[in-house]
Amino acid sequence: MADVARLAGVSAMTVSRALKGKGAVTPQTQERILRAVSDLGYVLDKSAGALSSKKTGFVSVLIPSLNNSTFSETVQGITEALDTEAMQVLIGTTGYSRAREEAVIETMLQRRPEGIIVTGGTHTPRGRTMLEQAGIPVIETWDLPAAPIDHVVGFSNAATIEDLMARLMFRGYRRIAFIEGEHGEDTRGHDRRAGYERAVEALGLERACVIEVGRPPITIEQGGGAVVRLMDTWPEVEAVICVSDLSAFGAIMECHRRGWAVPERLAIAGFGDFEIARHTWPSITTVSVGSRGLGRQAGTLMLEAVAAMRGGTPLAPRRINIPHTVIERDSTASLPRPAVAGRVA
Amino acid sequence: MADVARLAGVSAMTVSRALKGKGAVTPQTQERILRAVSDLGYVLDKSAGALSSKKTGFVSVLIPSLNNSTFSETVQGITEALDTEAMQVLIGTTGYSRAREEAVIETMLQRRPEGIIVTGGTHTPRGRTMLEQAGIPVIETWDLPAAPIDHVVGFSNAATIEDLMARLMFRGYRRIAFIEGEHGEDTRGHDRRAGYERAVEALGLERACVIEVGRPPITIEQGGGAVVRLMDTWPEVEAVICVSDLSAFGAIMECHRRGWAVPERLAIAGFGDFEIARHTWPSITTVSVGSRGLGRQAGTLMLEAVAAMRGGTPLAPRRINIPHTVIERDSTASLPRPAVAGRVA
DNA sequence: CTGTTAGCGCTTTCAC
DNA sequence: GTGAAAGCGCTAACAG
Repeated sequence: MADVARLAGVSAMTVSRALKGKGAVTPQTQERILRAVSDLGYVLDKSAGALSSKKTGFVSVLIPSLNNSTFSETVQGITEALDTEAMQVLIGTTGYSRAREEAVIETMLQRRPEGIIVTGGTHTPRGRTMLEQAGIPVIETWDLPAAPIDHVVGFSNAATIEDLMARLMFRGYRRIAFIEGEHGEDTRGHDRRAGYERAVEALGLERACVIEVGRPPITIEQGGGAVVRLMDTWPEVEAVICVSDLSAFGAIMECHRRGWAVPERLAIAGFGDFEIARHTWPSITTVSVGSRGLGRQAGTLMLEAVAAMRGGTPLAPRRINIPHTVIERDSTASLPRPAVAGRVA
Repeated sequence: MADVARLAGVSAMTVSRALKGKGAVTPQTQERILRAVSDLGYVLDKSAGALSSKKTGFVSVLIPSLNNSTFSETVQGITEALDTEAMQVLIGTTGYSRAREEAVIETMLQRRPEGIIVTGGTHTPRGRTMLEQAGIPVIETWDLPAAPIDHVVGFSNAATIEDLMARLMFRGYRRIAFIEGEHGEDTRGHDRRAGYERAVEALGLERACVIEVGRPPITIEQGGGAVVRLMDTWPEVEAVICVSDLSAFGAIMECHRRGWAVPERLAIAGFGDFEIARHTWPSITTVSVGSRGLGRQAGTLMLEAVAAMRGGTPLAPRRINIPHTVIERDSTASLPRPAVAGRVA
């Protein structure tokens, strides 16, 4: 920067001001400086600037995985919101593991983000402490924790499945199963299952039929395997809810392969409203939480919180409840059919 | 850090050394310092460290989009490789636009990454210049540019489609179409089309039938729409290659909906070997470039290049050609069938 | 509108 | 093994 200043015949400070835009510099000086910059191929060092101004200009976002279109849609929503203020997003992935999350939180904090957005409301004690003491706005998403760290932009995973169950009942299904992953680490999956079990009870259904596959993320393939096990174990089942659209998709493809008509022989629903769900044949009934919009809201809130923080007054904790929508599609259509007993092959 | 030093009764320098591990400090001192650190809830500021050591400890990765499982797999591969040296990855998305790419390159460079990995080998002139003059290792991936900036870890998009065409011919298909996006900005899509056209000529096929949909990224839905247009325009077509597995998937689902048997009425192939391709019914023939492995190789190379750079000697430009594999699945199975003319509905 | 001075939090370098 | 001094590249704060 000193070089640029020399070439333009001004002080470094003026160069700094010119580069920030804001028009705090004479147009001619500005122009002279910009020419010097491009002649020298100079690129501003923002991290040095951050050190002195204490504004790093970025926010960290922690998600379980990149290979899951819902989370990347949330990230995209966040990015869209933050782009408007030239705030950058630093993505970290936790692989659905709380321990990994703790490690990633630490690494992130070492780079001094101005805010941090995490997925879910359950963390290791140390992870939670680090977040609390970081002195920056924290947003927990994709969940509605009872005791949030700071802000929340989320929804109740249990409630989404309860509503989905109610719709399935309404469509005439009574024997409804649930396919999920181990829920040691994945609280969101666990909550969905809790919602399922509550619904079974509340709606007076016969019994809860749960097929557990491996550790999250549950793959397409596991969805296919699970549906086979399901039909083996409880052949009388009429419908099944999968923890995510991906596993629902796998289940449907496996049904095609085996000649089990969907939804006639087995109705299948998913979760998340992935792009794929809309286009699969038959199209997949699912629950939408508007991942992208959720991200955008989180991003907007973060912008506000960061601005407040820079102004010296932290924003009071906010709790934004994102509404969910059950999207009924062909995979759970209620069809004219014989009595339940007759349908069991 | 000064606080920690005071509490532990040492100098800041010793704290710095203790925190770096390397055992350059007496075990007792080390322990005292670590306790002070945790008592104070102190978190090291790496960006300050970076300023003074000139090692920022991260690498930028530019990809067209997060919502595309192949690119995120590449990112995952890169991350896996870099994790071994505690190097972080900063992801930037360019939205398949060269202008966006230029902007993202600039923002990234302002944070002083120690290396940068970009997708594709075509950039704006200014973008290219910035990359050349950044003084850090650059890796171009997913392509095999004739005049690379620095290192390359890629493959020929044209060659992949040529090989796929050859396999389709071998399976008995002669009237083969191609579904792609506008290729104003997306050179990789363009190269694949070029490969298609070369193959049409080389294999002595009747004519090139190309359906163009909108701007990349091509969605599942567009794949469905395109296949309908295709059948309208050239009903005699026997097989079609889609620019990506996603559009191939959309095409297949649309065929199911319309009762067009795949592959009997129309064989369909994709590109990229997405997870979905393996599990769709019928499973989708595709070309694999091992996105994850490609990422891992790029990451490993970057590690080497960064180490060389830190050592003062830039690594001589390397060119790694990733082999591709045509994976033949059910969507292009060669089936006993009547003569070509008879198959056209 | 522009310049000067000081210092952000750490690590390099050189002594001890 | 540990410490002191200097400085990384920039911007805040104040002065002019």
